Amino acid sequence: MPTPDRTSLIEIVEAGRDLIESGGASRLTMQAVAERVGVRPPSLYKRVRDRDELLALVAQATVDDLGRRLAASDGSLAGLARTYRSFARERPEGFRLMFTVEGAAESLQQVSEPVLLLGREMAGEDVALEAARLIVAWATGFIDMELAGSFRLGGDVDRAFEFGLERLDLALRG
Amino acid sequence: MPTPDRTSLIEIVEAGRDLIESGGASRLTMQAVAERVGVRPPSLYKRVRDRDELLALVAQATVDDLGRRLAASDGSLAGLARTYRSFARERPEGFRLMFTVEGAAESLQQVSEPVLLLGREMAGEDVALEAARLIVAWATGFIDMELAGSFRLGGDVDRAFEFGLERLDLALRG
DNA sequence: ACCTGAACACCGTTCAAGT
DNA sequence: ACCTGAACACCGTTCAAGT
Repeated sequence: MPTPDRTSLIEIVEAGRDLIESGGASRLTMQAVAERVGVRPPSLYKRVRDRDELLALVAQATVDDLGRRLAASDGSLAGLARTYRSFARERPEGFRLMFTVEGAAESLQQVSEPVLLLGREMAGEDVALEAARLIVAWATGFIDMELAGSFRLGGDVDRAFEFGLERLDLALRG
Repeated sequence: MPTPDRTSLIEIVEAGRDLIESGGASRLTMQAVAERVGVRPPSLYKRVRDRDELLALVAQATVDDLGRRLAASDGSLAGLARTYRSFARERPEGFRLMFTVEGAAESLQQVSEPVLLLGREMAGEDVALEAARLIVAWATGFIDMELAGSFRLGGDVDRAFEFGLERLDLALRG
């Protein structure tokens, strides 16, 4: 005698995404997720193996979102970097999770294509990959530090971002 | 009737540092720390307010270590960056904690001085801060991604690091 | 086939009682 | 003044029993 489904994997992942943005990954408890989707905690284990897998799914969904955004940008250095930064500001906790969760690294690959294209265009075939890594490392580090509140010496953080864009443009076309 | 101290804050923080390196911050439980220092969990609360404070102290100790290392380097772009990277490889979990833990951001300030000096030397007074932020953002992002296993497109990661150093040198002296 | 209550192990934290 | 056992709240997870 089957029971009608009272929730779905999509709904569970969406609840997880909301929860982490409300105060970090520690807010994502199986109990809180269950309550949000209207089910008891044990029922979640019909859809996800455990909490770690749910965190990975949340990270994956965030990567997918980011990939769509980047693909829709104009593909320029400034365009990609600003898109990346504004995405991180929208979902700061999701952004962090992408680099934290075990197993999210693979899926980040799908995001790297537009940056790799840009690296080739700017610095040439030979060092396309190295150029892409310079760009991504800078942008990721900048945003991570910005979100963590690590820029403490005053100054204009937006100006520092634009400065980075200008100089990287110089450095890669050199 | 006083009881002789059976542990100390220093010993507790050191135990915490060991524990996180053995498998991430989740390994740092009050029970595991207590066991390591030879005391029962409730006793820890005589020295630290709660687990979060202990995590902050562990991050702080890591920042102090890093500050000493950077101060002992030659102060060049390559010297600072390589010191930073090798420190992160020695204590990957401590490195991550520096940017994760609430309240570790303030203490990172003490580390920024040598980079700020370098930024001024390379790019001039006017943009010293912006230059320092470009350097730190790149190095931090690169190392973070390296530790997280985010470089998945093959290629030589060491080569990408050296490429970044060369091009940043170009970009900042430009 | 999904859902639930009950149960278990584990963790952070408090507190009264010991020395 | 520090230490402890006992206790509580909370969490992840399992499982037998329900529909």
